[in-house]
Amino acid sequence: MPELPALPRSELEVARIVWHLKHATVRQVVDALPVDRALDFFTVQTYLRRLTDKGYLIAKREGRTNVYHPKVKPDRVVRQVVRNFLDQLFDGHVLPLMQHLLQQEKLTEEQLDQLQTELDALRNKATDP
Amino acid sequence: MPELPALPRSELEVARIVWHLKHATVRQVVDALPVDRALDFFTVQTYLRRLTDKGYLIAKREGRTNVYHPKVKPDRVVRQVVRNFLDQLFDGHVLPLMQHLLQQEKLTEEQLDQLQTELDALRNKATDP
DNA sequence: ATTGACAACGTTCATATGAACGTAATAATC
DNA sequence: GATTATTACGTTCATATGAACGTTGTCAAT
Repeated sequence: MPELPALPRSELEVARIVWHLKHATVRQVVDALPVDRALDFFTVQTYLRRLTDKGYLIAKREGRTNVYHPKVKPDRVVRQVVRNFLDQLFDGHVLPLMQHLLQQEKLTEEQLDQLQTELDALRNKATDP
Repeated sequence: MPELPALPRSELEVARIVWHLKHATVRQVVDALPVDRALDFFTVQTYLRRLTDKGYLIAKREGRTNVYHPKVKPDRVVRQVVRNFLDQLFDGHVLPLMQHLLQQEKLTEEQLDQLQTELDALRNKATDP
């Protein structure tokens, strides 16, 4: 797994849209941007090109247009970004982040239930393998 | 609460050391850096100055030396950084991040127990106020 | 065949960030 | 008192990033 280059905010933003659409053209990404975050066609084009150069996407030509596809699995990228974040702010320790999230971000009852369910699943898997 | 300026990686790194030491001089920060992450005295000095300019720290002169103190509560900064991160990668949704952490980052039995405890506490608080 | 629209690719440009230096002031040592 | 060490403060400098343009090529409609 060759270390992937850094993925700055704006590029990540665009990459996530491609992931969400499975694959996309420049225009499709532009159209999928939130209204409060309009970006120029050229700008999106630039970010897609950079993502391609960095190895995150591949461009498949269809007629006169490039269609950008994920090259590395989104999940892997997400994992790496989360890892970086953990290192930056919590010395890589997961628990403090979880605790912070539990305390600071107010979860609804349903969300807490949801968490409980997943926690149960994990703990069962841990005790009887 | 006046919006605080962005806090880039390196500055955050230095800020965290100051927080950890409660307050610190340039030299103390330099000495507190991890061995695998040595920074020049001048560099640390620059970051501390920038942090001060941005309003994160205040410099109190003691003799010939500046002692840098936190100006905004670390907790508040952490909260904002986490929020930003959530927005960038999970559209601001906490649950998906929690789920990701549960799945991808392997927690020990003890850590799971710890989480369970805190989750219980929260749910009790939610049901009987 | 000509015109017009859209897109690819290479380029540009300002600001932010990582990293460090030079000089002047101040303190400590000889 | 002269010299050396240490620091603050202003400056610098390269690269990264956010954002966009110009030119050229390609397709589609006249």
